[in-house]
Amino acid sequence: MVVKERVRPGGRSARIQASVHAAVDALLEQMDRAELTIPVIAERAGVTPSTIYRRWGNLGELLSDVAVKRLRPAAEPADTGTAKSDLLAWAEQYAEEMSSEVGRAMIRDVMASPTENNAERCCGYTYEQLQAISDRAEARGEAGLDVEAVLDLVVAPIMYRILFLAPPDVAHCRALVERALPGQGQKRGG
Amino acid sequence: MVVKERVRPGGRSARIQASVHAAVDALLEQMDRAELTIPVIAERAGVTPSTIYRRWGNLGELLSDVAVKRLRPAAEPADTGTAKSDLLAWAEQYAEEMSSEVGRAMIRDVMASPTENNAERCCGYTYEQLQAISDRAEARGEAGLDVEAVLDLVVAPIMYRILFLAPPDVAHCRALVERALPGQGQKRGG
DNA sequence: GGGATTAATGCAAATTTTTTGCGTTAGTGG
DNA sequence: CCACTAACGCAAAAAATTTGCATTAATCCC
Repeated sequence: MVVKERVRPGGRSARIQASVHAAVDALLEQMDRAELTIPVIAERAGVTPSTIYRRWGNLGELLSDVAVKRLRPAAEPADTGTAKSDLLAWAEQYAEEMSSEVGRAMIRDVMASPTENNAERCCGYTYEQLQAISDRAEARGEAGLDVEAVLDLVVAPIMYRILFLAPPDVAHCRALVERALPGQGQKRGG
Repeated sequence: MVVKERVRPGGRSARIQASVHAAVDALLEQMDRAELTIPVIAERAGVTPSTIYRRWGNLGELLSDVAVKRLRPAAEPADTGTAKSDLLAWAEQYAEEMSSEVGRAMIRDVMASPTENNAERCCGYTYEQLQAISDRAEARGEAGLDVEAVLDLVVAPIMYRILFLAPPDVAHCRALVERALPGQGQKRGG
């Protein structure tokens, strides 16, 4: 079931993995995920179902893999001038992306697999993004971020509310950031 | 798929639902959840598989229902004297229960169903527990809790770390509570 | 490079799960 | 007590999953 660091990751395996992932991506835009099955994916990918069963085990593991791949951030966090405004911009975008139906579905998929550590990888991406904001702040001469604290104070509440309560609005994101970085970098470092 | 508030909730339906739930509870202690299937549950419950398929749709929905039922707190939060120590005791127990393998599995199950709002219900239980601590505090003459703030500052970080990072230890729970209720009710209200 | 080795795939049969049509049972309302 | 109908049981059909074996193609070693 371990897809990464396979024993024989050469050409064919990688090609099939890419083909299957692409098939899932394409099919998720055409049909409801309730009617997405492994035979359907296999046909679209030009692969035998048994190949998918042997490599991923079941649909959940496959969707988990696809989701964690899609959750990887494409770019660095936007540079808005200060650590606080960077964090605010990042948090707002993060909340919006994760609140969407596809976002929630991806989170569910990532967490669905008990064996894989996809959830940890997903959090790792977040950690890297926050670290990037912190590093950039220090390069400017600002104070860096306590990334662990930001996880607790900003990221965790956003995720919790999306999953268990209701998607946080922009005002709430702002309040979370304000609590994490009280009175810091207000328009111009006071 | 809507199990609650059915059109005809009388004797038989309730009996079958209880039987199926009991079967799932019993089987989860005997076998790994990977080998738990609807036909197995049906046989144990003395019911036809098609009945389960028609009422719950699939295994995920059924497990979600069972999990949210098991996640309902059995008792009031312990009364330890002050709101802060109550909250700390509650948070430690919550973290420990949810960190366990069965706890994590239940959370996954609850979140797995896209249609049901089991996750919201689960959070509702937490809200009630926190509200009970708050009410008791006010009855004592203490200040009550800002439950929303506690959700953000204590519950959300615990859940986030369990799901995406690593289970929080007792010290971290204490730090979260300290951040939520700074310098309040320290052994004797200063 | 070239051949031996073997992980990974394709194929098809066997198994298991899921769906579906229809008769029966048992709550529900009059 | 009777009519009505939601929910169930049963069995056949359809679909998905597993599994054994032959084939393909990376990887390793020379």
